[in-house]
Amino acid sequence: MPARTATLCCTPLTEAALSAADATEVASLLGALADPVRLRLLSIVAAQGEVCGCNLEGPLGKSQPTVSHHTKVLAEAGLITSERRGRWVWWRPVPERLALLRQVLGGQ
Amino acid sequence: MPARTATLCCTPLTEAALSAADATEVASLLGALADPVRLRLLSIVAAQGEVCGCNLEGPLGKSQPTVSHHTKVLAEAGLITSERRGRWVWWRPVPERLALLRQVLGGQ
DNA sequence: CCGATACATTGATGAGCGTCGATGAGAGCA
DNA sequence: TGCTCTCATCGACGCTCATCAATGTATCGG
Repeated sequence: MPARTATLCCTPLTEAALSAADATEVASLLGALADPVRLRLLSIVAAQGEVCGCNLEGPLGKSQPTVSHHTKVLAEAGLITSERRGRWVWWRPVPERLALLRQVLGGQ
Repeated sequence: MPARTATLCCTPLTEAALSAADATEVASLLGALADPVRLRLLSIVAAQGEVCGCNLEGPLGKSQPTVSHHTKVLAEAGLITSERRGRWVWWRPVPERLALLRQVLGGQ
């Protein structure tokens, strides 16, 4: 859960050409979202506000290792955060991270 | 240039869980952007407003077939449009497409 | 026509990724 | 201490994708 230092760049890509470095950083963030399973995972977590990992396998229809893999990718991208409670891991969204993406994509 | 029927879904993924079908559609759109070269390509086109294809190879530092490949991917995603003028192909951004993405990502 | 230029397509190659079974690491309970 | 449950990691498989050389297609100038 290395929170990804991630100041991210960012002038919107509609205003000026991205540098190669910025483009790589933004691309990796977008890549974390460019997967149907991870999009549904994030939407479930964001809609609920807080979700136990044990309640993800079912809705996603994926194996436990696969779900664990996707949560890891989203967490490393800074889009969700984890908190351990006993045997369970609870996941919460990081709205600022999505807002940052919208800004890069030309948000005002 | 099959303009991608693409009404796209879209309730923001922060409000309700995405369906599998919607997630796949959004993921493919995000996938078109989740590449450093395509991000820079789009940023160049968006910043200029209109760019000749012959002026892309240089700034991107990629071979002609590679650039052609990326423009095709972005065009099929509906993010840019092409117009032929003599021997040249001019590329223009499709801002509504980016706006749609921002909306799915939780834009107001 | 003929050569040159801009772009698209093809085919091949190498890297990366999604998936899952098997296994490991921790936490709780009896 | 054992057993169970949740989650993370590992290893392997199959598929997709980015890249480029070679080739094809279309346009313009002479």
